[in-house]
Amino acid sequence: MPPLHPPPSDLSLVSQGDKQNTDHQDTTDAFCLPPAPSAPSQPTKVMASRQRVTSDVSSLVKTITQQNPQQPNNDGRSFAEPSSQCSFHHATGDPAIVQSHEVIAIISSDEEVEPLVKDVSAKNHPNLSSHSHPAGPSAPTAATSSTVSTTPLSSNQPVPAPRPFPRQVTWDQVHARYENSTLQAKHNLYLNYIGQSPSKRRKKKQTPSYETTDTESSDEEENDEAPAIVGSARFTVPSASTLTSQISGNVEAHSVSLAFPTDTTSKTYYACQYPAPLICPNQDLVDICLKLEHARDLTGDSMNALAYRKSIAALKNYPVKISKPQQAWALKGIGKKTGRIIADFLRDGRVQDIEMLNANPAYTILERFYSVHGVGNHTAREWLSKDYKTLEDVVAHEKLSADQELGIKYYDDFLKRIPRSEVELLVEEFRAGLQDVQPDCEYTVCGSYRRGKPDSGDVDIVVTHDNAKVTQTLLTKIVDHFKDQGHIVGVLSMSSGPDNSHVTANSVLRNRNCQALCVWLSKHPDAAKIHRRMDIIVAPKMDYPMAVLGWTGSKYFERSIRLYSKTVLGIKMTSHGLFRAGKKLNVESERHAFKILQLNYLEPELRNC
DNA sequence: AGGCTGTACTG
DNA sequence: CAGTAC
DNA sequence: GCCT
DNA sequence: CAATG
DNA sequence: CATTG
Repeated sequence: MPPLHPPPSDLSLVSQGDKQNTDHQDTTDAFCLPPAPSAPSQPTKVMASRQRVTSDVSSLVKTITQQNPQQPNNDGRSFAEPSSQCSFHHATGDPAIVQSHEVIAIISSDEEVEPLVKDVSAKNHPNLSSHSHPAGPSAPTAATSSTVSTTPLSSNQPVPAPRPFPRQVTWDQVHARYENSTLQAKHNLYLNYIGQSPSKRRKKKQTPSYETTDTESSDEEENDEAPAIVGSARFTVPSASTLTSQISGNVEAHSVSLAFPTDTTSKTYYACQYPAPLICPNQDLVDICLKLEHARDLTGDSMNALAYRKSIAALKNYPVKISKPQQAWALKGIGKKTGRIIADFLRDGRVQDIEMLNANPAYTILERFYSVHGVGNHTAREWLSKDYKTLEDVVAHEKLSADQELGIKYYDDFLKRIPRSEVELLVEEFRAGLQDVQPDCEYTVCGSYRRGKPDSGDVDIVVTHDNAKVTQTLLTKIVDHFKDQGHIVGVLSMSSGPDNSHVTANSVLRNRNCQALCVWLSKHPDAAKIHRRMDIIVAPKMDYPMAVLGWTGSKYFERSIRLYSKTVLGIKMTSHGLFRAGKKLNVESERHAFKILQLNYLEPELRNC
């Protein structure tokens, strides 16, 4: 099972057949294309294969995950050894930010949760726990299939329970959080206090007094009141001067005091309601989930990836360091799987899932393909299934789309992060050129730069101008200008301009803002001679606030706030505006948008969920 | 069981 | 329309 | 994968 | 969550 | 009140 032998070759497009047998073979299968369960044949048609792909993958993933559990923990453990240095904490970089972000916790939760754990590990169902943890060294080999026999104590267990949980922390331990209701109640209290209400509890009634007070009637316009406020915490944000784009001009908070909306009856919570700092106290756990999320993206299981993203959001919203598994388990968005992974990590500092990924050559290859601009998980898996190992292989045999060509041409450059200082330098070049093209423009550097990241993968600039006529043609002018200047050396994709509209009369409504995804080369002497991704967006003045909000991210923040907007308020949110019943709402500013949405304003630096 | 953001460009 | 990107 |  | 046991 | 879909 370790890696090697099974190069993906055998399970190319055609080889579907019996996944059942093969699958248990190794996880690399998960990354390969389709063991099409049903229709084998025709590798020929691209299209045909495509359709099959998605469905197959999901099923594949499913089967794999199912069988995974069946494997006893031991073996996974053993082969994980090679990559002992389990590299979870990749460089978070930028100490400045790390240290500056500090959380003033409201409660010291540790003690309260404490005792519960000990009891659990010590006594509960010794058989399971014992066999799981220390087993690693002793039970290396592949006895896996015969799980039952190996562990005498648990022998009774397997029969009725079809799938024992594979990882180190046993299901019994998971259940432990439900024992000792006293402690649990305290913990819930704590969660309540900071706004993470512990789902369960009463479902109906429970009309807290505060709910009735202000709310409801005044829901429209002003009334910045979000739901009732029960608790609050303070996040100290990285120093304003450094993180705030001078250009965009706004923002200055050093320390933001945030009130958390806390309605214990509300069924869902949305990440957009809570501050999510760049670096959080549980960054190590976040990094683990990030890796898993990425892995799910590669296999095309986007909803799965989303779940991990939700876990990340939950962790980021949690203001104190997690030292006990039940702290994590109690969070919404962290369930069985993620909870166990976290428990594993807390217990012995490593996670089997991660180490399996790291040891999996297919994963590495897939990641290489996937990181080419224009190559998504679908194409990446297809290439992998064709046994390509390197980009050279791909170039030799595949015909690429225009943006993929560029993506490969600048592959190395695009992978390099852009430090803030260089972003500012590029933006200055842009500003100067923009001035020539069109004076009196306004613009904001969005993206991760605006959210305060120490470095960015690209530069996002949203431009506007008071005159709608101007914005209509501005993008083309800008791009042409910088092409002439030699700054833009390639265009990955670009809005077709204001023309189109060959369709019906509604053309007026359409085609609001335009985008150009470009390759930018700085001519500044100080700049590294690295090609950078620069996204230029032009929006009419009316849409500007929403465009800025929409292009600032993070990606999950956008998903969250749009979902919230839709399901809670019935408002459709896009980067062109807010729409209620098809009518566009007037939005004056970013803050105004938050207000309309009845959300506490979050500085861009706190939208890093 | 059903849902998970919403839009735009490319081929 | 599927795939990719933001 | 997780929540409702 | 709603529906079911 | 727990399990199920």
